[in-house]
Amino acid sequence: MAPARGRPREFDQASALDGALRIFWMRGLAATSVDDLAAAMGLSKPSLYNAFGGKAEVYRLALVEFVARMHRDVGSALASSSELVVALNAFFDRALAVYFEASPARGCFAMCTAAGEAGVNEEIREDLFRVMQDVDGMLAKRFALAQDVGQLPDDADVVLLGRLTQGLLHSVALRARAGASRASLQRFARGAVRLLCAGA
Amino acid sequence: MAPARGRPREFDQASALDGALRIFWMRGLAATSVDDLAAAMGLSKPSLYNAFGGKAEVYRLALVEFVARMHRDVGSALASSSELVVALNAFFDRALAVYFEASPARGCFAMCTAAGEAGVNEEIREDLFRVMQDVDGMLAKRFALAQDVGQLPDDADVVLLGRLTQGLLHSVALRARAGASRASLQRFARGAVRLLCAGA
DNA sequence: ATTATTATGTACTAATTGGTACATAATCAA
DNA sequence: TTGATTATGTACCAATTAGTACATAATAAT
Repeated sequence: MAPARGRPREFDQASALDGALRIFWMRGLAATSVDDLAAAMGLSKPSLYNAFGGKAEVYRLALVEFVARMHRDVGSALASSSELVVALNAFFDRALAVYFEASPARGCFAMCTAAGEAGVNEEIREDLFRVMQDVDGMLAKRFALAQDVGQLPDDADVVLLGRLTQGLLHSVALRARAGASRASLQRFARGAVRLLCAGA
Repeated sequence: MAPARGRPREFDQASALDGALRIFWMRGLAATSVDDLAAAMGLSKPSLYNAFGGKAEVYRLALVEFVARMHRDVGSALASSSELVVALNAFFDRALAVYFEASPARGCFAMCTAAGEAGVNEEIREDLFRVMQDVDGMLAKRFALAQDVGQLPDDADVVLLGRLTQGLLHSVALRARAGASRASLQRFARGAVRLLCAGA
């Protein structure tokens, strides 16, 4: 590692980012002041600027953190069963658990807060685009695997199925933040997964 | 009508709301200052407060305006053909035209900006929820119509199909704002519609 | 020990923010 | 004409905002 020159940092990077994620997830980037952000991260404003550069930079790091966490969680759910339907149901169960972690439900951090910022912040727009590509790829791979094992017709369009599945995830994320009940969204996901796995 | 007491308003309500919608669509509620909003609406700040109450109230009115406009547009697209596939394709074509109206593409005003605000503004959250219910209903009705005409199996779940179709719309809206190309989203929609109309 | 380097805390600033007081203007009702 | 009512524009305010200067503290290298 780096030998750590100068005075060492007194705050914990991980928990600071976690605090940033928490406040940004609720309020979004624009509605969060630097003062509130620093407080939520447990550090002073000068430390924030020194260590991260500014509010927008912290936001993007929080997004990276969220995506990494999500990728780990739902990725392992996708691999939790060789049966496509079971794996997809686990995938959505895991996502729902995250979306309903707090009250009121916050939905998906990326889709519900970054989409708004994407209107004025090009970097966040590109971040968001890459996240979607990543998820599309992950899901297409899972569908391709199912196809290899004969759980899907050979002429099924696994890329399209992947995109549609992420579409379902987008919808669940938005509906959760809009106040839909967790039960109704689980039913929605279950029904949709059934259709996706049946449809060629 | 009301006989119009007192000094008449000098601004046009419709064009003022249109200006508000334009700036909110790009920047969202939190990132738009009252000064910028008033300028975009073509009226002074005191007039804004007098006529509308405040920034959040204007935002909610802009949302109502957007939804009404959208409902008219995509609603007529849904009724444009007795053939389900054709009607749904027209539905998404119309939505895409709106999402890509400006550059960079703004996606759906409701989904891309109101979802973020829904984290802190309960009224907007409820507005958003009602919008989704409305669209779910509109689409379920269209699927039920197709079912009546024998274009869908009798045991097809038209409510689920409606929700899934709105889910597809959510995804297209978010992806447009994230920078996906219009062509790729049209292909996505076409492929998904094909699956939706085939799947029982 | 001294120095270079990096982090922290206090305290500040200049700019922007949301919101309003007040004088004035334009209409309707009498 | 007079008065009630509603809209407008100027100008302002108090509070919040983003961002930083500066003194100090804690480490590593010398």
